[in-house]
Amino acid sequence: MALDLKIYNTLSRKKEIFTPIHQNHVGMYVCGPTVYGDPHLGHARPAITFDVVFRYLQHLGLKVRYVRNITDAGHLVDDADQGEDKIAKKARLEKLEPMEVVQHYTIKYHKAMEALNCLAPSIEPTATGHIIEQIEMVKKIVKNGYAYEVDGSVYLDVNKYNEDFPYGKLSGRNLEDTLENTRTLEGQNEKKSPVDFAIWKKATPEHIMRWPSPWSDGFPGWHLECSAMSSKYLGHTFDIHGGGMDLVFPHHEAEVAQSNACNQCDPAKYWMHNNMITINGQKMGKSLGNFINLEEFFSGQHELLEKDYAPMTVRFFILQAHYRSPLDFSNDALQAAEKGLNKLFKAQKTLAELNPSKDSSVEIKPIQNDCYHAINDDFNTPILIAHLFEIVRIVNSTKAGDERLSAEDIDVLKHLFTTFVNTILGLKKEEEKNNDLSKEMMELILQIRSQAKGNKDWATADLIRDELKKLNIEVRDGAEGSTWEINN
RNA sequence: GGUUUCGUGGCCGAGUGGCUAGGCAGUGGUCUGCAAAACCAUCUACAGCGGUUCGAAUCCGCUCGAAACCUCCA
Repeated sequence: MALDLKIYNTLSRKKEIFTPIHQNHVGMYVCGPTVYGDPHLGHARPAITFDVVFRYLQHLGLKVRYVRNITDAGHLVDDADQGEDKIAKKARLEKLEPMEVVQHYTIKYHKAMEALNCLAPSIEPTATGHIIEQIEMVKKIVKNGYAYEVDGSVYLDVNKYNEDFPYGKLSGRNLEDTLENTRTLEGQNEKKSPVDFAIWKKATPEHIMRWPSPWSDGFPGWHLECSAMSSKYLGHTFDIHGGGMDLVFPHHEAEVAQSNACNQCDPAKYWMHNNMITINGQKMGKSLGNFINLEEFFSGQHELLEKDYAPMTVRFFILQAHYRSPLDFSNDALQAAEKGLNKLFKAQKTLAELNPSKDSSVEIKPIQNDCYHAINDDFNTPILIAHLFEIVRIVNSTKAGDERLSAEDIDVLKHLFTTFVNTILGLKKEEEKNNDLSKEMMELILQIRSQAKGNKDWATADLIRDELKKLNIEVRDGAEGSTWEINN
């Protein structure tokens, strides 16, 4: 099956034509959140990026199995010398009832994703639900001779592995450089080499989350869950592996090593990595303490936020940048996105009410091709959006009488809008809250105003308009009477 | 220090050898009782210095600046 879709593959550092391994089927694995904190803007980016990938592949008629994990084990490491801040307290609470914390933040994550209109993945496996699979994988890697046990912990022997497989091919490192630049950390003297990484770790007495294994009561290594779960649900080699750029090394590099050490093949054919969201030019992240929760965005309750931003504004803001470019947060940018999105939605409404002409004064076909060309070029959503604004201009010009559109072309544009804006980009207009009664009341008010206008009673007409404006209801006088709209 | 990436107009953000990206903001106009919206027109650019080329924001080199990774992180 020949697709026109090109995807930038981190493995080759090039755009490649996308060809599914199995005809008409696509397996996609994306690294999900570690559920020990509120979902923030940084989580929104990969979720939205790969949501668009998921949506577009489905639009192309492919059957996609989209797996996104929930990491609920492996992050309970002690940090020495922590102060009595909220985060430290929260960490202590996690230790008391880890699954309670997991449940709490998993629900919050799901709620935020739903608000952002991200489709649920096909499968959402958890690390704790796949301990057996992970132990089996460790066994196999040990049996294949690429791992060794020291005092109940099992480490992947990177030097041994590197004799048979190139270690570092995903992140573009070679082993010598990595060796030179790996910092020596406390508690790593068990390892043969600093580049080795744990695939099973013996639990210290205070470590609550632990499982029995042939080596010790312990827990799986940080990188193993993704390898175990992706191969279980998608096979030894699947089509697309996604995640944030910060995961390329060591996380994804380790996954490549684990898969090869276990199954003698790479886990994925195409590796896609989204760039980071920055705040004042710096990565937005938990460790830096400069992140803004999604809930805070939606409510406007954060010192850095000038106002609240609707989930769709956040989504559009993210889609206006290419997923491989860094994106800097600012109120100005968010507000620009908000206005732009509004314009897009307004045009969609205008399009639905357009009066067709006998023929069209503009050609529609090229725009349709441009839209597909943009999304096919490594999911270039900013270019796609630029083309959609070209349609906005045509629609508004037609409404203003400067262009003409045939009924047929109007239908094409309607379909184009629905396909790209709603289905592929996943942008949906917030439900209008007003009910039939308030609609009828509005009609009545506008009727009275229209009468006042007929009598040239501008004072009354303006009073009605100004007072409604205070209620965030905007009245616009057009050639064919007045329209109204609720602004949020 | 090593690896990688990047520096675009007032702001955000595409493009990557010759052709207007787009959004937001600004200015002038059309429309309107006045507005708003919309439309038309229009102003601010490719970090700096060299080189390659008929031609460079785009390729190469250097300088300056920034970021990510190298340690859990989307």
